[in-house]
Amino acid sequence: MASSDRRGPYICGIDAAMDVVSGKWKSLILWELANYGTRRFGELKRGLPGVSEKMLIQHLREMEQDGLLHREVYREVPPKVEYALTEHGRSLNEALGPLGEWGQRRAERLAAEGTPPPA
Amino acid sequence: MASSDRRGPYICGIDAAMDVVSGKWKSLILWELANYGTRRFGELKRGLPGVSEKMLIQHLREMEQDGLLHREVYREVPPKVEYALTEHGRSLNEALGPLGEWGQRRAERLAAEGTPPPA
DNA sequence: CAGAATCCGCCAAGATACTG
DNA sequence: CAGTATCTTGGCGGATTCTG
Repeated sequence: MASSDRRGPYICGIDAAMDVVSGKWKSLILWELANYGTRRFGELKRGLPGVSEKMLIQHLREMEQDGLLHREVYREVPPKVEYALTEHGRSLNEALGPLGEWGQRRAERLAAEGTPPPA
Repeated sequence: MASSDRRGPYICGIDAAMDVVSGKWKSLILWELANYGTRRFGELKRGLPGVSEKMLIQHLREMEQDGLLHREVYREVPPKVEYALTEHGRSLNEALGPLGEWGQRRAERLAAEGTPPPA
């Protein structure tokens, strides 16, 4: 278990939701699955440049336990596992929509105001 | 500087926003200021049970730098500082609305399904 | 291909004490 | 009252190696 052992008493709805999306790659996983519908482990890894296999599987497991995504295992010779959002995952992604737009505007604002990424 | 030195290249809008709200108490500070309009340091501290002064001031400073809130200092005999959301802060709070509702439903669901907070 | 297991660095966050 | 300064630590996340 990593950060998933909170499920604590929540002050308000926000941190109940944050408890589920906090984690460096979770929102990106959500975004990836929402766009592509279904993705394999390797596809996700390639789609998230810089993620380690450990963090990817860890986040995937936590999100599965949280009922956000479904994990389908195909018992074939080359192992194959597919991940897809559940209804809960899709609803979370929709709830994240306005926040994404806000962040988008913010990013554009930062770029315009002369705070370009140093590298 | 703590977590504020990212402002990196963002993959999508979500993590641009997450970069600003991530931090154990930020969403709660936002919620507190949105509800009360204006709050003093001590009021915020009392409103956020368990927060340390260090983390509170640290988060407040970062949110101020991010243009989310305004800090008004009154040079009086007992020092007095008031915090209030800026237009950006309010818009962020609005963008957080749907996520808050989602988390609210999730919390109710958890409570109903028999995952009551242990403590 | 899709993980599991292990070791480790680093930084967010906690605790404590001091100050204008 | 509203911070600041310093020390410490828990655990998130990275890198590497091994397996079904």
